[in-house]
Amino acid sequence: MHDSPVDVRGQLGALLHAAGTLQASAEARLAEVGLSLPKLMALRKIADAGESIALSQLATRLSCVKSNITQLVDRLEADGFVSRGTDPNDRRSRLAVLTPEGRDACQQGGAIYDAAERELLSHLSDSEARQLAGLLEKLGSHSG
Amino acid sequence: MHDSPVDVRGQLGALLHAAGTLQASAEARLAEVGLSLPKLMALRKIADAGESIALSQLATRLSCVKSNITQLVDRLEADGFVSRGTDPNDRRSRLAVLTPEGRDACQQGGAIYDAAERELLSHLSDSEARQLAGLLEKLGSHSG
DNA sequence: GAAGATTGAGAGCTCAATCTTC
DNA sequence: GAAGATTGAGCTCTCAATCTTC
Repeated sequence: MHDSPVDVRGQLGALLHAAGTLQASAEARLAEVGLSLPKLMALRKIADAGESIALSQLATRLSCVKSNITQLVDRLEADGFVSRGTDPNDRRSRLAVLTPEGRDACQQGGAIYDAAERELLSHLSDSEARQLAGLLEKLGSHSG
Repeated sequence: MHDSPVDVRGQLGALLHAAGTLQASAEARLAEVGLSLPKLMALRKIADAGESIALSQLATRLSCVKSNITQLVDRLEADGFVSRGTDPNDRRSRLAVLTPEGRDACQQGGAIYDAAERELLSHLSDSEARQLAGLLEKLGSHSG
C-alpha cells in the first residue's frame, strides 16, 4: 500500500516518503469504491475529454507509456468502467469510452479524492499551502 | 521510469508529481551503476546494520512487507550484490549479507544519490529547505 | 500457536519487439 | 517508413496461503 519504501534521511527521502504516505492514504479510501489512483486518474481524463478518448491521447495526458495504458484499460474494461471503441476516421486508433458504471465510479472516486485533498490542505494555513506549492514548483522546474 | 502518472491539478497531485519526477531522475542516474532506488535503499540498510541483517529486520526498516524483501533480495542476489546467510541462533531466519560487489555498488550508488539530493537542495535557499522540511513533516504527521 | 521466509496471484509501471494501418 | 496498439519480459509492490522452525 506504500509504493516507495525509501529511507527518510534527507529532503529527497522526506519528499518521497510524504508522497508515498499520502498516496497510500488516498488509495486506501479509493479502494472502497473499487478504484485505485491510476484508475481514477484515467477515468477523470476520459471524462474530461468528453467520455471518450484515444488510448494514445490518454497515454500522453497521463504522462506514461502507451503499453501501460493498454493494460490499465484492460483492467478498467474488466471492471466494467470502460469499453473499447473504434475511431471511424483512423482504424489504427482505439478509443477508451466511459460506461455508465465508469461515470459513477469517476464521480464517487473523484469526491473521495477531492475530500482527501481538502483534508490534506486543512492541516496547512493558506499561506503555508501557497508556500508548499511554490516550493514544489521550484523543485519540479529544475528536474527535466 | 515515472511511477505515478497522476494528475497535477491540486496540492496532492502536485506533491505526487514532484516526487515522481525526482524519483525518476534519481533512478535514471542510479541505473548507470546497475542500481535502482529500492535496491540502493536495501544495500544502505544492510551496510548500516554492519554488512548483514535478517530479512525480517530489513522489511521493518524499509517499511514494507516481508514478501517484498524476499524478492528484492532475490534480485540483489542475482546481481551479485548480496548473498543469503543463515543465523546460527535461529534456523528460521535468513540473513542478507553484503558482498564486496555490493559494498562497491552501495558506495557508488550512495554517492550518486547524495549528489542528486544536494542538487535538489541547491535550488532552494537554506530557509526554503527548512520550510519545505517543516511543511512535509506537518503533512506526514497527519496521515497515519 | 507464532514468527520467519517463501510462493502464487495480481496491480502498476518500463522497455523492446511486433502487428496493423496510415 | 511512421503512428497506434499490443505482447512479452522484467521490476517493485501488495495480499493470502504455505512451510519450516521456534
